[in-house]
Amino acid sequence: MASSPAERALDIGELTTAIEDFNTFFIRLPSVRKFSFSTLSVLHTLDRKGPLRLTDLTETERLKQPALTSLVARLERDGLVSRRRDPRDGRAVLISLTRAGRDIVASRHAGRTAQLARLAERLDDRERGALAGCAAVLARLTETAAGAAS
Amino acid sequence: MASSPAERALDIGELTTAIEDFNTFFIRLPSVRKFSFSTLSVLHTLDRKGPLRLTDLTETERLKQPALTSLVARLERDGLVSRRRDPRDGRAVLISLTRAGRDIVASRHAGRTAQLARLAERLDDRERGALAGCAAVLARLTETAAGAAS
DNA sequence: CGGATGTCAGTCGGACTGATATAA
DNA sequence: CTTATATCAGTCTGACTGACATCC
Repeated sequence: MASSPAERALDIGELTTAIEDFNTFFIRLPSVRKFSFSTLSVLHTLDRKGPLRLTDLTETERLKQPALTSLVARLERDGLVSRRRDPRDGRAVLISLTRAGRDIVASRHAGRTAQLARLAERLDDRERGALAGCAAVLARLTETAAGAAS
Repeated sequence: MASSPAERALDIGELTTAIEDFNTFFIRLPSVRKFSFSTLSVLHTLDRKGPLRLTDLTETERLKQPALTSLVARLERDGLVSRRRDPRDGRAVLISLTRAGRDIVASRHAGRTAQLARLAERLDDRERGALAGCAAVLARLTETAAGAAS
């Protein structure tokens, strides 16, 4: 059982450090155009969670309503999102990604994937096996976190 | 072989997505004091890589020299870093974390660890085993990335 | 002198607080 | 009327470019 996934004890502090350090290069992909952290985060959120209202974004992003109003206005001006009134609530606005907005998220995803693929080439089979398990368990953690938040 | 770590094929795109989504909650820990992304990144870098010069920081951070001059000045004013001339090079300045600076990094690390520990409680043994393997392999990837950068 | 390191000056985007219009 | 949603107005932090002082 030398390759059992339980061969190492789970040290959460060590895992936290590993992810923190991993993120120092994973996050900082050179953007082709110069988008701010806030901008990219909003685009990512819209890509994953579909059309959202401004108030929905104030919960996931760390920005207040006025900042989102102006950020979304800039994104709309640049053709990355579209806005329409919520048919169910005349006060609210539904914001969605346009094709161009989705392309930016997809392109950054592709960049990260390429970067990871290049790095993964240097791992041995056993390490690649462990990495394959990571995706599923990280997704489970994310799911759990989302459930706990509500 | 149901618990073999190689039971799933390694899908890099899926892994990238998993990490991207995981980071949406992992990164955005509520800061006690309101530190910017740049500030926290500089503190983290100094914590990991010891005393550095401003030019070293321009390579790891995504800021230009003048922005770092003023950021470091603010950090020094707030007692989070200290500056001294490089004895080997009269032009350069060596920046190190103070005790208070290290405490902030440690406290955020502790917060993330607590958050992950709480989430990991809800996993089953098999998932926790996979998670234990993640730390080592992510650390290997980081190491590989650092080597490739030079 | 030429190249590297850091700082100063001036400008500007982008986030905050507080106040306001409109719809539920 | 009160609450929720979004926006407007004004202020201020913090990053950029360009110029500059200092040391190798």
